[in-house]
Amino acid sequence: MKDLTQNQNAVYRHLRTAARPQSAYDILDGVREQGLRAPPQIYRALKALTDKGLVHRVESLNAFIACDRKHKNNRIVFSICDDCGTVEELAPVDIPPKLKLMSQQSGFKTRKMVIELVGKCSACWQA
Amino acid sequence: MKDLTQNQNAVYRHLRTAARPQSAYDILDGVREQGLRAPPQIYRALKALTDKGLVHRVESLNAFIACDRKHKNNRIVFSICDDCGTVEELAPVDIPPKLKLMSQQSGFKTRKMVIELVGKCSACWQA
DNA sequence: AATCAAACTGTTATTGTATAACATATCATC
DNA sequence: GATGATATGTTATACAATAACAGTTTGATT
Repeated sequence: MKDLTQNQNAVYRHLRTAARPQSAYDILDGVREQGLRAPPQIYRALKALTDKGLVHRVESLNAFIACDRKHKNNRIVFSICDDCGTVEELAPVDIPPKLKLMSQQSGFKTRKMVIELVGKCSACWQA
Repeated sequence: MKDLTQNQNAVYRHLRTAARPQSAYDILDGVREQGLRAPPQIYRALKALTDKGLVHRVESLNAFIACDRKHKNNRIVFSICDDCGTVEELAPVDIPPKLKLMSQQSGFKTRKMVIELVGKCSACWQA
């Protein structure tokens, strides 16, 4: 792809083709055939990819997903289905004004904001 | 306290007196003297406490903090300092309208929303 | 070209986080 | 007292992440 090492490429391709968020060990299993054998190789690739914004970590799941969008900002929003584990990345939103005010008053400097909506996707609550 | 088992009480008291978020194993160390010896005891107590809303899990840190507030809703907001690890719970905010619309359009039913602001607390960026 | 430092890669071993599975006990209700 | 539901304790294991070191490649500098 664009300026990635071999290992990063392998991990990125695996994530892009995966239907669901992948744990580091899921990824490891998925790229064994490309010659990656140990966790540090996966975690190093994931770090590089998340730094580039090509991959996001889903905190609630200890898992990772590929990202299509170009983020000018770091305001990531996920919806996470309790039942089936599907994660969608929604468009970034601004920090809510009330929240912005509160954090400013406490002197906090926000570098990034992560929003995770947990609930049921349409497929699951209709079933 | 209020309707808690002995183990839940021990864990809750530990969290309320802790200055920082505590990992499950931090808690285990802190309540050994009360007779708790194994991780499942801690995790079971934590599950009960989070279900009651007395404790929150900080997803970015794999750690837990006690909660004073009464939440009518499940719209938790944390600020997390990169440097010193301090976590503040800010007042709950509504789901941003743009976001609400987006998730509704995709048919997603939100049960709870977690917002984690990551950055630097006033003490740390002034230093 | 030879040298050296910096960055990248691979490997082993270990630490940290969480749960499965089973045993034992407690308590209410019939 | 038998039964079932809930709570508790214990062992062992699975899953997640990183430390520490060795070897390699790269690229700048002499």
